[in-house]
Amino acid sequence: MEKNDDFPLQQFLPYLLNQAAEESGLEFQRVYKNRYGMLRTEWRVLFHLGMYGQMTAKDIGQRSKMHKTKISRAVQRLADRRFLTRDTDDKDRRVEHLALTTAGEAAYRDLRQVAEKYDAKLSATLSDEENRILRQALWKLARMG
Amino acid sequence: MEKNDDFPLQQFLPYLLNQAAEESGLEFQRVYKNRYGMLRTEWRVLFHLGMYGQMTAKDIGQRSKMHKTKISRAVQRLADRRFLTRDTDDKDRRVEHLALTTAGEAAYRDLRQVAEKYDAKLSATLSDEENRILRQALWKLARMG
DNA sequence: GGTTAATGGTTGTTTTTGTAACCAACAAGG
DNA sequence: CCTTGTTGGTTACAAAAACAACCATTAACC
Repeated sequence: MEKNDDFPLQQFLPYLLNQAAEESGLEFQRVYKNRYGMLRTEWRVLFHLGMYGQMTAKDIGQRSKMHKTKISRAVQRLADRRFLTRDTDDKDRRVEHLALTTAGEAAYRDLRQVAEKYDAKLSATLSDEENRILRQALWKLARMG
Repeated sequence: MEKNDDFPLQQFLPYLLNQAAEESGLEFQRVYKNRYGMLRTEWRVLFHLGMYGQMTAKDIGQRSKMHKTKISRAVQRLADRRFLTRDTDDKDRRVEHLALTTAGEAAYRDLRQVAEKYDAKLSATLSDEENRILRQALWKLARMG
């Protein structure tokens, strides 16, 4: 531990982003995990359905950019625990319409509230300018692909 | 897909951060994976040793906040492929001093260069202000724990 | 010195993820 | 209709991460 020929790993965006994402995700994770036994993919699916109402797995995929296998498995687990129902489309029997159950709605409202509070808490550690620019920059990076 | 009672998932920081991190990590990942068969944990260890010279696994853990089992396994794999050497401390035989081999140094320099270029590329999609504020805000978030 | 605790690191086992192959339903063209 | 190609979604298997228990060594304290 001596040389440090000064590559700023701390400034390398993918690294920094990962650290920030990991750190900032932890507290929220504890909630959806401990309170509902959910995985990251699962709260995301839950939120999509909670926000947009009935959707198909494909719709969720397009909005979230999650891979379809992740969605498939998240949907399965959520259905097993009765957080959502799957309803085969009449015209196209490949398609399933997903919708939250009452329990699913309740979990969504609860977690959404937690998310809002938590987001506010994170935002509070930053200035208004930082908040604005940060989100804007992240948004650009997120859809850089 | 109808209601959208307006929770801004797209603005929820942990979500946004994850998407940006995932997206921005992909291209660099392809390089260290295809070129050296490395995992995320492995390039990180490699970079720490490349930047700071000889370190112990514990040192790396403190700097990177990676869990010790991840480091242990990354070190093993890097040692297997002769990217680093492990040298037991004389005074405390629990401790191992890790250092890059010539091949490790070469891989480090190569990947570091890729990282720099890639970072520049990412930065180029953002304004100066965005770059500055983004990194500053991420840094704050990363060490919020 | 001997016992107990702490430390640096490793290993085993279980969860999650990634990748690709797969299936059933539908669509298009002849 | 029949063949070929797509599409929505699932499954099987390999790769990776998480968690906890574990070893060996050193430190602390009586």
